[in-house]
Amino acid sequence: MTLSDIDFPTPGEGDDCRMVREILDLIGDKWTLYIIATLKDGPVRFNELRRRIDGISQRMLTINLRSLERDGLVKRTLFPTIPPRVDYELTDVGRTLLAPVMTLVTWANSNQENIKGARIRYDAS
Amino acid sequence: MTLSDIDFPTPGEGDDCRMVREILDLIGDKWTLYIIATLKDGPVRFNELRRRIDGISQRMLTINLRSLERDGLVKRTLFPTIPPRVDYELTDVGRTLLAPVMTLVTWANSNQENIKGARIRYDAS
DNA sequence: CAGGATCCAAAATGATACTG
DNA sequence: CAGTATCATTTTGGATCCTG
Repeated sequence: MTLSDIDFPTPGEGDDCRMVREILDLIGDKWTLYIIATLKDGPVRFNELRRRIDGISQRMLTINLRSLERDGLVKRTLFPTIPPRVDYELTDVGRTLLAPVMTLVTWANSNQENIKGARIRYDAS
Repeated sequence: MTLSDIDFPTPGEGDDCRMVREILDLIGDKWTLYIIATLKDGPVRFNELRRRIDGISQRMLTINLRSLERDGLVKRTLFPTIPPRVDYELTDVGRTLLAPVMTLVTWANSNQENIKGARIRYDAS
């Protein structure tokens, strides 16, 4: 399979064509990848997620979790105790996203020196 | 290879750890993926790119091409004629990004109905 | 504990006009 | 043709305070 086989939809051509872009946006934001990575081994509670994802605000964690839940990638489980407890975990669909994301992360890891060098050369001229 | 093998760097831990995030940001913006996809078959001129990528503004095309050039993923070739002609094409490194991107796009394509349904169900409640 | 609500700063994008 | 410059708008993220 070559890249020529891919039908890259162009933006602004209707809902169907926007979907791929939307899904890529999903993982393109600042925190989603970290959330998915943090959930890879099983359920994690809200504040535990907050602690493990360094630098994320309560607000952004909530917003991103809601978005992932809406897209069916994360499942939210509320235990109506006092104080309340909420577990977040990847759904089966959410788990299938791990592999594609991994290939990108792997590429990023193996090309970072490359890119760092290119930037230095570019900035020098 | 499982996702557990991946070392997801956390943000705010220094330059090295930011790199993967930066590289993912690279393709996470609104247009870069379309630019890369449009360049997959060879050199394309500036205004031809603009025509092929529906909805992109001249400004954003320029900015994103500069960024890709700085990162060594795209090569810019100026022909000093009048009027000037500028060709853009993927570098060898840029071309290696096609495969990882493809796996994500493939995932997005095969899960869009899934996600669309999840959204409808979520919004209904 | 797990958030919702509000306000504000910053970043990304868009629109428009101009130029070698 | 291939940009640059400027301004306006939209989107995104962070800080802070409040609550069942």
